Amino acid sequence: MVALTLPDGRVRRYDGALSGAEAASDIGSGLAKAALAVRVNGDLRDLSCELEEDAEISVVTLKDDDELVLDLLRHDAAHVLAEAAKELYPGIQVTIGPAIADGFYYDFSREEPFTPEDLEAMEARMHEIVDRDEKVVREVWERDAAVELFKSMGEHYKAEIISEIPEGEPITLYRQGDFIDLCRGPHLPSTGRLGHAFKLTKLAGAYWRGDARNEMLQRVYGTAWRNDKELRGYLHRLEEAERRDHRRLGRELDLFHFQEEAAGMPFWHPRGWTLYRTVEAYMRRRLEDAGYVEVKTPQLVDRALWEASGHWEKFRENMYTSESEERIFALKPMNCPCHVQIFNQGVKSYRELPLRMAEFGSCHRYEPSGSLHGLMRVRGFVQDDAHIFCTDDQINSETRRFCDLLMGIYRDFGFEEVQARFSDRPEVRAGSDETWDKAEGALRDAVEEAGIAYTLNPGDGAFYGPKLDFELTDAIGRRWQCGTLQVDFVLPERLDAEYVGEDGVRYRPVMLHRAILGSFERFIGILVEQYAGGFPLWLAPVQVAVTTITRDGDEFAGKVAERLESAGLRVTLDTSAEKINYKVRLHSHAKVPVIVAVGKREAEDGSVSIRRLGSREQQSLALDEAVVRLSEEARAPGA
RNA sequence: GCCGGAUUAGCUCAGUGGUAGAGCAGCUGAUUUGUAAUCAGCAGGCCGGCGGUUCGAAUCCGCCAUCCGGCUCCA
Repeated sequence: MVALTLPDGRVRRYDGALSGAEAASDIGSGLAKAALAVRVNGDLRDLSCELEEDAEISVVTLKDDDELVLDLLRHDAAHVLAEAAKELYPGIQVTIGPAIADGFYYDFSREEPFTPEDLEAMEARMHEIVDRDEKVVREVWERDAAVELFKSMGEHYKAEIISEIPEGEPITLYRQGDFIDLCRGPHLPSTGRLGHAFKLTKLAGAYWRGDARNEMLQRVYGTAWRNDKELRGYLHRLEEAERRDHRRLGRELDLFHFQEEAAGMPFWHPRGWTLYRTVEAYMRRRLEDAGYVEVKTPQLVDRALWEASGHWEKFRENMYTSESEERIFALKPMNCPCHVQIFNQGVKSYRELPLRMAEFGSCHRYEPSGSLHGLMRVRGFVQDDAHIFCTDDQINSETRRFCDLLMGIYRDFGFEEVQARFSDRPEVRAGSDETWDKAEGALRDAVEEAGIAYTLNPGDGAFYGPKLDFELTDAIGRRWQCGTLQVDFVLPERLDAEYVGEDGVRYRPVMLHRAILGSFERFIGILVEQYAGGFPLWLAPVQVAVTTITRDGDEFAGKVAERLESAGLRVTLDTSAEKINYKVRLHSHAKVPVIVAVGKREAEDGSVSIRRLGSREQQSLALDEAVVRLSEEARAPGA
């Protein structure tokens, strides 16, 4: 007797074992047709699996609004891709091909590189394989036989994978048509069930097992969905991301550029620099309000300090150096050692702690050429850096204050969703377990008190202390790690920082390294993408475009612009001989948030016509009123 | 750094061995216009750099640089 409990609670009883497919068709013929797999006591299994014992089952169909269904489809898509590649390219070796976010990939080993034409050919062959509707059959093999099979096919990577499957686990192979692959499963019952809502998207190199010392394999990426509508939706999201790309908008909005003489270092144009300075002024205000003191330290520092701090040993290959007067200097990659130098001037008292020392620190790091990416990954950047010198007992309250400050700042920039990652002690570390216990407890309590959701990253802390990383979610759901707070027990020791305690004895302070934006460059890149270039008024490089409709408005328009400027607004005046339609279009493309139009009517009664970016509405206001309203609206948060 | 692709006017892109093109932007002139493109004319290029093949190279080959997509890295 086998009793199967369905999701609605009904129980169906059978005389003996039956397959998932049989169970589905017993429930209903429609369901049998739609069935892709079964869930048995929560585990996803093939339709062909034998149900021998009582279980809770549910039949999985495309209707299940569940990531697992997508994973199933994508995993099958990867297999179909591998089958297509094997058919098209004799001698090719298949390695691994998992489902990933939004799609799948498969890594191949082959002498000759794939071309974009190969991509098309493989995709076309995949559609054929789906149309062939090959049955997908699960087989359990004996280990040695499986290794022999793959070796005989020249599939050495597969043989290697099998030899690493732990003893006792079954070796399962899936066969579809002439293609057989090692796979844990589960899979769809036949290739036809995959449908045609998939697309191969890109080619890339990828190291075997992600290790740069291994062979570079050829990775083919694809995307797969339940139906065409979902596929189109995904492709649309890609276009949306492309539309927001800060590199493209940076050029179109004349914010910055890069050129090969200074790879990885932005040239900020007037508009981009205005945006930068607006962000900087805002941050400076928030830090002042939060009790920080601001400092500025040298760019070029003798290697002796980097040796003392440990950077010369650990970070050397990322540092730019320069030589003069027979001494070697390094462009600072971080600000911390310099901040300790300021701390070390004079004798510090416990009364001065916590000392929050901030710097908009200009840093340079050599980054491999292949990892540069617009403003997101650069070689020269400015951190919104600060170091909090404090006692062990102050770690919790300082972390709590930091979390509040960070949340407030993200909110002001339009980011509501924030997640933290808490990384605790790694295997190799400095400091006693007691110290770590205390610091980890202080961080965890603080982030919880601040009401920030967090995940645990066990063992991922730095050797010098535990840390919190903060990720924000942007307007199209992407996550960016920006903020960080790292406890450091080591650097104060190395650089001999100390303070005099209440009892007159000298103690080591703890240092908290912390940043909120991360780097101005990267954060501004994220802001550009967040707003797709259409910034809120307080951030917009040009806030108001004053445009004339006819020459009758020229004089008054000049006065309007002047009034707005003296009220602190960033204004551009356009008295060109174009039609108002053209001017509206021009300034709309430049994403100026407010367009003020002035014609004969306005000049006569001292009013302005206001149009907001993205709206067709017009609002007529007296000039005085407009100046008051716009300057109020343009005020930066906290100003 | 590694794999693949790309690099032609300010921008977007045509141009596969025989005198470098278009649209937009720019400039000049005309037009004075009521909320997303007025018309005409002009100008604009070491076809990323260096070497090679060829009578002849934007075009074919090699090296380099940069950019793009990944991988690796990001204490």
